[in-house]
Amino acid sequence: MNLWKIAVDAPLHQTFSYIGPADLTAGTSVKIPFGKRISTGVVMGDDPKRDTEIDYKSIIETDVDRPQLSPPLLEWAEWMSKYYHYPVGEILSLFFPPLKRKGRNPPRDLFEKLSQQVVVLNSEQQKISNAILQSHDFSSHLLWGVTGSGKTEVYIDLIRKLIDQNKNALVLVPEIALTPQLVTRFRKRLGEVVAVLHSHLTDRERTDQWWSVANGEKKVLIGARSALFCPIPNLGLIVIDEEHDGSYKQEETFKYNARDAAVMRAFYEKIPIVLGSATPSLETWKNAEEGKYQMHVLKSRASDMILPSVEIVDLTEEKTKKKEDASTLPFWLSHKLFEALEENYKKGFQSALFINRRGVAQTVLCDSCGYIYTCPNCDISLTLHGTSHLVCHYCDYSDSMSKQCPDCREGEPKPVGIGTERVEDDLHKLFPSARIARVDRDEVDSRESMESFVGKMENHEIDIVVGTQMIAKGLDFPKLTLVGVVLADVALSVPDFRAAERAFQLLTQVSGRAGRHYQGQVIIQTYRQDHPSLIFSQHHDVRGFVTQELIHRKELFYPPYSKIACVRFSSLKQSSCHQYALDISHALRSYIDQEHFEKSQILGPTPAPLVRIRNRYRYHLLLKSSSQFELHRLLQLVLHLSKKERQIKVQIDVDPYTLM
DNA sequence: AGCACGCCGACT
DNA sequence: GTCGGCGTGCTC
Repeated sequence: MNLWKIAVDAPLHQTFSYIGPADLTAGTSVKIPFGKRISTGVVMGDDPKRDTEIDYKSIIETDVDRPQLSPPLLEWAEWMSKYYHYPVGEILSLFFPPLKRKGRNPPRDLFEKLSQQVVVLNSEQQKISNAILQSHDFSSHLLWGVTGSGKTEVYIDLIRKLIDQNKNALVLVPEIALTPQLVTRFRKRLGEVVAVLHSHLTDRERTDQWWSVANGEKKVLIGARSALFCPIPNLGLIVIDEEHDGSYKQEETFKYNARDAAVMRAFYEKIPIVLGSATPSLETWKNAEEGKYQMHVLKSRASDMILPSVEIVDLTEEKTKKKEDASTLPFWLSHKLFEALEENYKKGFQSALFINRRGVAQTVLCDSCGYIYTCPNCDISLTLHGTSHLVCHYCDYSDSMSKQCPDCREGEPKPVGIGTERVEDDLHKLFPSARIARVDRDEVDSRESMESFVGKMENHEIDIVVGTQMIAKGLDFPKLTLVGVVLADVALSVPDFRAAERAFQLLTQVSGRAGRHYQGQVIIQTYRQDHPSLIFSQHHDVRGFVTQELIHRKELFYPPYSKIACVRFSSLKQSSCHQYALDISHALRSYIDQEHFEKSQILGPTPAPLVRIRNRYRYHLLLKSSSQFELHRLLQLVLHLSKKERQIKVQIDVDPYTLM
């Protein structure tokens, strides 16, 4: 009998040791008595030192419903636990399906049979595919290619070669991109070896899909971020499509970034990983520049692709024009966009209007010159609180709004607020006979309603669609020839250091939507027609944007030039929450002094942009550091100090994607 | 997280 | 008199 370290499925930052048979191995799941109940856990290894104080209990049995985890997966889980400061037992529980293994009847296939298709790669694609499979060890690759350049063809070619070597592959895509169309495309090319995991499956379906991969029956797993935890035997390749996408970051409970965690999984599994994007994230770009990732560029588009024309409409100018001709158009609609909509509708084509109205935070914008109040310390826009109080959500700098614009001294600063519903209503009045659809979280909540929308678009039962980012992705309809961005300023002015990056990615995605049959047109309305995110996206200039934005980030000591972590406090009582956050910040600051941590800084605490959510008050503390070591020591201290605090919830968010 | 223990308020 | 509120503490 030996003593074994067990990662118990409980939110505890430690392992517990149990007596068990000597022939156990690390990676086996076991049933164990834990307190007054029976829990499951994973054997992490043997425990060489016996503590006489502890009255060890014995392992009950091995859990036959869970397959053995390989050593690389265990090492990876431990890495995630340390890096994200999250209990390893809870992380390991994500590696297994929600239900017990089903009986002997084979899982019902989710798909209909398809005949296989073969596509020949062009030489550029072929070269990249070969280069990626050169190494038989860990290697990471950025596949940078514009829309229509055939990134998916490269993925599929890689996967086929792997299947020939009897290896399996994992493909992660953003949840919203995981459409039946995408899955069909993979299945048409790879056959009946594809399994799928996403959030709209039932527990039964999820368990079936999971097992079909875990037991080697299916060779390719396509999934949203949580599919990353599936223990795939003989894993030979990981693909992260649209690697820049923010939805890879889980914002609840275990706050991991699936893209980053995937790179580490590939590292421990000793396999190649491919990050694909038309607009790579700054983190990935920098890694490629520094040689940590190999960069592969797909330059050529398929020959029948026609790029749309991208026009930027200056709303400041438009406002003057409207006054002069006493226009009756709604305030958010320019002549240019109206005329384009009208013409497109008359010609029998489809149009889409895009409004980025993410978050509730409002920005104050001068109605004459477009001036926006910004924070002098943080270079982000100030957010309106109440009627005239303006606050920076990073450093708590505040200002008050005046009746008169401090810049042009003519206009009046006004809160920006335009939503999809208002636009839809106005469009009904302007085009009474047109068939108008609205696609946003309120209107389209399930996979089925999204599919029904897609169906209606394909059958041309919709003339104009109004939507949020949900429509920015995968709007691939041949008769959709006009895309209008109602107010780009909303995306540009989100009080977040990634606002410019996100806006650029979004606008480039919209502008890069090339048609195959008809010339498309993109019209972007804005008060900030000279904003770099707009100009660079108009010219499809990724390199230009990234280069200047990296300089900016460096100056402000933001990622990828610093490591950041956010400590989030929440409590039912506002004063105690604030006080506790202050106490922790003081403790951290004195620790920094005491240990001579010169590479780290503490910002805040500041009230969260939405201070109260579901009756809980929230405060944030931002940690910035150029040293991974220092940052993690500080986070350990936070965890240690808040260990027995139960009134106030303390959560650590390493590499936060948004600071809201 | 669970699940116990433990000490105070209104009820079969 | 008890049933149950959730504060506090522990889990090899």
